[in-house]
Amino acid sequence: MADVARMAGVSVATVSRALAGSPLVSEETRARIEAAVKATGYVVNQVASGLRLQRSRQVLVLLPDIANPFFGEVVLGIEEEAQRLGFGVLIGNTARNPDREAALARQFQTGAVDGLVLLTGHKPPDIPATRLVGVSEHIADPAVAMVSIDNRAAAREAVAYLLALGHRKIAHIGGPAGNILTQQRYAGFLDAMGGQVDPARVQFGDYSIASGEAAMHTLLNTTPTAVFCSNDEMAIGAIRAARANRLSVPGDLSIVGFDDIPFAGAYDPPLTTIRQPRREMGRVAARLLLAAISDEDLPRPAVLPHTLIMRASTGKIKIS
Amino acid sequence: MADVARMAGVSVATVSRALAGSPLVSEETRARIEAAVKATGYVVNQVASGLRLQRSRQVLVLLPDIANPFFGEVVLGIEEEAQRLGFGVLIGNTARNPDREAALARQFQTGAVDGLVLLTGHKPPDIPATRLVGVSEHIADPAVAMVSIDNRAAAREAVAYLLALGHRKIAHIGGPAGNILTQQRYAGFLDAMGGQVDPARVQFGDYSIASGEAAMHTLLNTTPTAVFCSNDEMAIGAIRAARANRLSVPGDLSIVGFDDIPFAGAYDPPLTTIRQPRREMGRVAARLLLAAISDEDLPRPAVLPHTLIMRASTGKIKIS
DNA sequence: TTGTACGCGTTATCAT
DNA sequence: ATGATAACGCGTACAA
Repeated sequence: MADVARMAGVSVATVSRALAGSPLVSEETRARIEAAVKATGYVVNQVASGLRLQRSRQVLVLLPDIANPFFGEVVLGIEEEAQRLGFGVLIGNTARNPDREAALARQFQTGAVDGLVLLTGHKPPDIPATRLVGVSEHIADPAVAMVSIDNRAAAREAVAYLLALGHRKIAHIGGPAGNILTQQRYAGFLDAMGGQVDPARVQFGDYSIASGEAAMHTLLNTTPTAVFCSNDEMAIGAIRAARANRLSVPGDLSIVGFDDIPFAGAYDPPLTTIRQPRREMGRVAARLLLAAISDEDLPRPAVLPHTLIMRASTGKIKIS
Repeated sequence: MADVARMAGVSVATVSRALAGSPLVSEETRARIEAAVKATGYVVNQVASGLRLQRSRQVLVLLPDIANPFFGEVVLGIEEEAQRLGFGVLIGNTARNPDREAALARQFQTGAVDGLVLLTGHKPPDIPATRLVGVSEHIADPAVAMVSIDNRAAAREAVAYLLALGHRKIAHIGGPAGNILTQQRYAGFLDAMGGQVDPARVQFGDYSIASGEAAMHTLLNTTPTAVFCSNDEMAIGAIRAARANRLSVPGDLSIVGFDDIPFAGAYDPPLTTIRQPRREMGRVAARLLLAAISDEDLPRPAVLPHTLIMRASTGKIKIS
């Protein structure tokens, strides 16, 4: 900046003002400064600026698993809205590793970013809740603003659809037992079934294809005619297991997933599933967080609408 | 830091030294300082430290599309190695948008990160090549270190496999025409075919499932018995198009993909494809970049081995 | 409208 | 072994 100031024949203070768009700079001076900036290829040092201003105009999105196709669209929504409001978006992958989570949280504590979007379902310790917003998976601390769908109602709706198709022997594959999403979706399943569930018809996986496959192999002993899965990957695993046992989907077995990940519609058969408005969830999260960073108080319309997407992995029960 | 110094009864200089692990601090003083750190919950401000040291011990990974399942494992490899060497990893999604790319590149120019890993195939302007490493898709500037497989040889191998299965009417679905990966894989296809290719048997998509589907619908007019696709998504699209035309895969048509993304093995039929050693590519890239940042000169073992994964989307040609 | 000078939180140099 | 202080690059209060 000193170079630019020298070249334009002004002080660094004036350069700083010109670059910040202050009205306190004459048009002529501004033009000279801009020419000097172009000539030197100077760009403002955000680190120094951040140190001085105590804010970076950056937000950090914490992902538990960057390979999970659910998150991509959410991040796009966050970026859309952040860019509109003049903020940059960085992404950090915690890989569910506490050390990495701590290292990324430090980016906040240290002023490198102004706020955190949590897609991890987990609040890093020692961070003020006012600079946080959680998306999709609820954060234990109720002070953290949340953006999500009503997972319980969505699960209820998915299972009600299976009931409407005539299914009664409906099984469930949930995620890891401690997981809050697992609990909410399982609760919705129980709601729809009116509590009439054979415990043997409920299995829990870890949201992976392989775990869905394993769970389905076990469930097959209970001869279900339909299965509600807590995500699309496990639904795909369930279909693979059914096929391996010479059952056709949806002929012999109907399968419902959850999330409507990009591959859900392209699978064979295309998956019936619950769609979350992922992009909009990202947008709302960004709006909430940036408002909080600017110390505005905003209403919190945290619950967004889901949609049941009826595709070809479900069908009416066979008359037997 | 001033608080800690006061509480420990020392100067900030000593606190800084103690926290940096300098041997110039007595055990007793160090203990007092550590107690004060714990009591105050103090954490070092990386922004200020970065400003002073002119380095941040962070690298930034630039992704063209965060939703692309290819990148997840590469990022994990980068993180593994970076963490081992005491560096943090941030991720930026350019969404192929020049503005976003520029905003993220500024993170480098401004000292917020010490180096960039490019998965975009594109070098942001005004960045010294010595702090860059490209992965997978070649960067036009030859000064940028690269980590990739031999795409041409891999394509040649995939098509040779189809030839070995007896196929002769082999079509190709490539990516966007300008794309370097597209060109390399197409060249490998031509190599294997000995230049004997009906131009009507070559179509180009945009690496999406939908574009693969559209390309396949066109190719069907040329009655191919096998198709080599430039990525797995387009291969899945090709299978969908074949199915829509009552062709069985691999019965009537063999399909080969490229990349071995996580869903390739779970699709029905499981995809024959070329596997890139994605995690290892990430590790090597991190090693290269961090060596360059530390001004070490390292050999550049840029070309990593690929593997042809033979699954069920390919079969011997039917005797007709 | 512009310049001077201080402070943001560190770390390194120099002195003790 | 420790302390005082300058400097990293910027933004702003205050003076001019």
